[in-house]
Amino acid sequence: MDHLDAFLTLSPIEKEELTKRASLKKYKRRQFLLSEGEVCQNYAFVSKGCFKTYKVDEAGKEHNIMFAVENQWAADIGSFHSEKPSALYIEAVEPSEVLLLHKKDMIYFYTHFYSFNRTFRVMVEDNFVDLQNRLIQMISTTAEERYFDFVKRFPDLDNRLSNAQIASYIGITPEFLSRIRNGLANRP
Amino acid sequence: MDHLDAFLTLSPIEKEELTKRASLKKYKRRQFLLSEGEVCQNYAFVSKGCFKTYKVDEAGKEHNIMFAVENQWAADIGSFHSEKPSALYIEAVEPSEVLLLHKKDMIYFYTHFYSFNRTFRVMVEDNFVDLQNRLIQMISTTAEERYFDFVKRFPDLDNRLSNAQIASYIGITPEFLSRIRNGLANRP
DNA sequence: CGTCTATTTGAATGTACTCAAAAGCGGTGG
DNA sequence: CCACCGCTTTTGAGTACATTCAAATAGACG
Repeated sequence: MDHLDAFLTLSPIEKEELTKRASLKKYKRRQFLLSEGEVCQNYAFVSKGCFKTYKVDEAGKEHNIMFAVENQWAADIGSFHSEKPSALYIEAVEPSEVLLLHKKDMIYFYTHFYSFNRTFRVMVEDNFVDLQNRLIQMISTTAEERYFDFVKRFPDLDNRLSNAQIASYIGITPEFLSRIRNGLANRP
Repeated sequence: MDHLDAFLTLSPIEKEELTKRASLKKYKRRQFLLSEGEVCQNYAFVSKGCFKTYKVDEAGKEHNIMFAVENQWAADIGSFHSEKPSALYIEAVEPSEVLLLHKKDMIYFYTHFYSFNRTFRVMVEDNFVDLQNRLIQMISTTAEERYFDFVKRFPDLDNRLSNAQIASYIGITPEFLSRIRNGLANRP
């Protein structure tokens, strides 16, 4: 439970409550935390490993929307709050461990602890701003700029993820990412 | 104040309170509701006209993030909640009228009316989901698909906005939008 | 009617994609 | 220990989608 400290500042009582209610779960590589069509029932706090959230388009291609590593949250916020089926998949990229906070427990915490309320509201807002920036970046920059920005923002992920995962996140093909990495020297 | 009914379901008492606190303001075409660097202090409910929210990139180009017409809200949600300077502009595209709800009044309503709380939380979440879908669309579809989707989703806006505004929203040049509109027949 | 802005069209160019094949790399089993 | 399998990355050639810049045309408004 120590990992949560990195994210939430909790009193001993709050922490005890949280420990009682959250459930630890392990995921193998490729295992799903959420599949398209399901309603997202949990916020998952990643204590070990890495998850990717992605959408599969009509052509069957995967598009990574975000990654969640240690001390970050994974959830389909839209589906969670609206209680409508998700259009997204959340899948373990590595063997991982998460703390699952079920909706009913979230409501419990929301109503009992002000700090909890605020923490999660801020998280949604931050996510919102990130998304907005990413959209603008997608519109206004080249693949190369996006990749260099990715490396700058997530140096750890650059080593940790495959070419294909990163390419999907920045919206290009793995082949083209390979060329970018090799200095675009060998451009066709 | 009648316009608000379209969006919020309010009791007579709530409506009265809202009327007392919200301030009506008119904007000329090209006038700014918010400029880059300012902290967003208001949620603006558009009762007449249309606003565009956009970001100016390093190259000086404008990128429309969203439009807000009658019965919709305009605000930089990120800046409003974080109280940090905005990176966005919100500008009247037409002569417009809005109801301004200042942050302090929002807090008043949040604490006094449950429905208000919920309404705005849902709005942020809906905005979030829309953004997510737009990002995916931007990555996975062609300019032509995006334009046709835009027309389908906002048939009114297609007539109401200039080529350049729509092009900026779907992330292409006005010239290319013109070609799309004319059936791509006269492709270079 | 003239001026200003928005739209259309053309030609050349750039960015990124597709498809295909070759090379690299990590693990597993003989 | 190395040979082979499966997967990822690299490289090449051809192509598609969209851009830039420039010029021509069309609309809107005083």
